[in-house]
Amino acid sequence: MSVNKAKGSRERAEAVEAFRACLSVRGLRFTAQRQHVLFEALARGGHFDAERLHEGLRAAGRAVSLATVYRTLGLLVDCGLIRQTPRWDDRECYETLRGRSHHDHMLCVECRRVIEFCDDELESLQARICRRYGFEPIDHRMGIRGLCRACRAGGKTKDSR
Amino acid sequence: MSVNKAKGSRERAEAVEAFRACLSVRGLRFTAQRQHVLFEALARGGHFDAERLHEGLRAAGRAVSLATVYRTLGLLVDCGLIRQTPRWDDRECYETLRGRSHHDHMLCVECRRVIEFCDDELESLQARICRRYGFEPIDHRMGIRGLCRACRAGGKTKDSR
DNA sequence: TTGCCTGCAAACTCTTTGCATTTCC
DNA sequence: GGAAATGCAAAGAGTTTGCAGGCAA
Repeated sequence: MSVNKAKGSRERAEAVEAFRACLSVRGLRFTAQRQHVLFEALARGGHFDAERLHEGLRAAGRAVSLATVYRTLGLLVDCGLIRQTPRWDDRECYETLRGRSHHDHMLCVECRRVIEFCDDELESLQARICRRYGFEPIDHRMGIRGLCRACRAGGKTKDSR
Repeated sequence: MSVNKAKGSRERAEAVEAFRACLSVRGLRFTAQRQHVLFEALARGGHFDAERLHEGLRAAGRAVSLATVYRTLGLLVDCGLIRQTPRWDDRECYETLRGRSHHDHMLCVECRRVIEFCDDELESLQARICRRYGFEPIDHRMGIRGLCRACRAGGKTKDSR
């Protein structure tokens, strides 16, 4: 736990630095609220949406208004610290990047869990497909919906939803 | 034009048949409004959203309320006549299927045009990735954002948005 | 002090729903 | 005749925005 904490601290420090730099270039300020949103996003690490992050902040006693959460998420995306993930549902979802390489997602329709995966072949295949169409890729999103291992084992005869 | 029209007629007839059958199995009715929505969806062929389809119907003098459009789109998805495409923006998008095999999308961030592509390697790669994770795929969505050939040629020094 | 930031609430967009009425079988 | 479908309008979700006051630089 203390090791993770130490690791988290360094990560946070780096993220703060990047965020602060990105903001300052634009003449924007690094405020307490923006830091709270950043930290909460990092703490979640994986995937989250605005509402969930907002609740997390509130629970941690670092309440930030929902409006500011939205505004800050936009800034974090612009600064490349988080990115939007594919939308399966009706809300915008985000994930932290913190230096992780590109990856894609599998969504279990049963337990709603998101499994991340990374595949080099997929990356090179994308490049090949784009070349074929004269298309210059900026980014891509691959999302696979289905049943995860646990849910397949748990509910064999499942056909609901 | 007359050839396309004839071809369109047969396609429509088949789609009507499929829709009618699917509805009847559920004890639902094939109404004029539902037919209008179906035809308008087929006429658009490619990608559309509820609002656009609604406008098209209105322009064609076959006005159907937006609520009914939404309700009918749900039915068409259930019946497998259309499907949702990846959401890049903030609204649900659909496309007709009419027997076309699975395919994926490239979205030009400049002209907002959608290019469809189909790649067998991608399909088999998905299967392989899923097997690796014990994941049972239902469907997938691959979306590539970038610049299409035309926009690359048109605005070489483009860096906006 | 200056002007960016925040919180609040209201506005906005897209989608769904309740209800009275109409339509189909 | 009775269930199902429609249109309307209102409600809902998620997200954005205007504004008055607050706060960092």
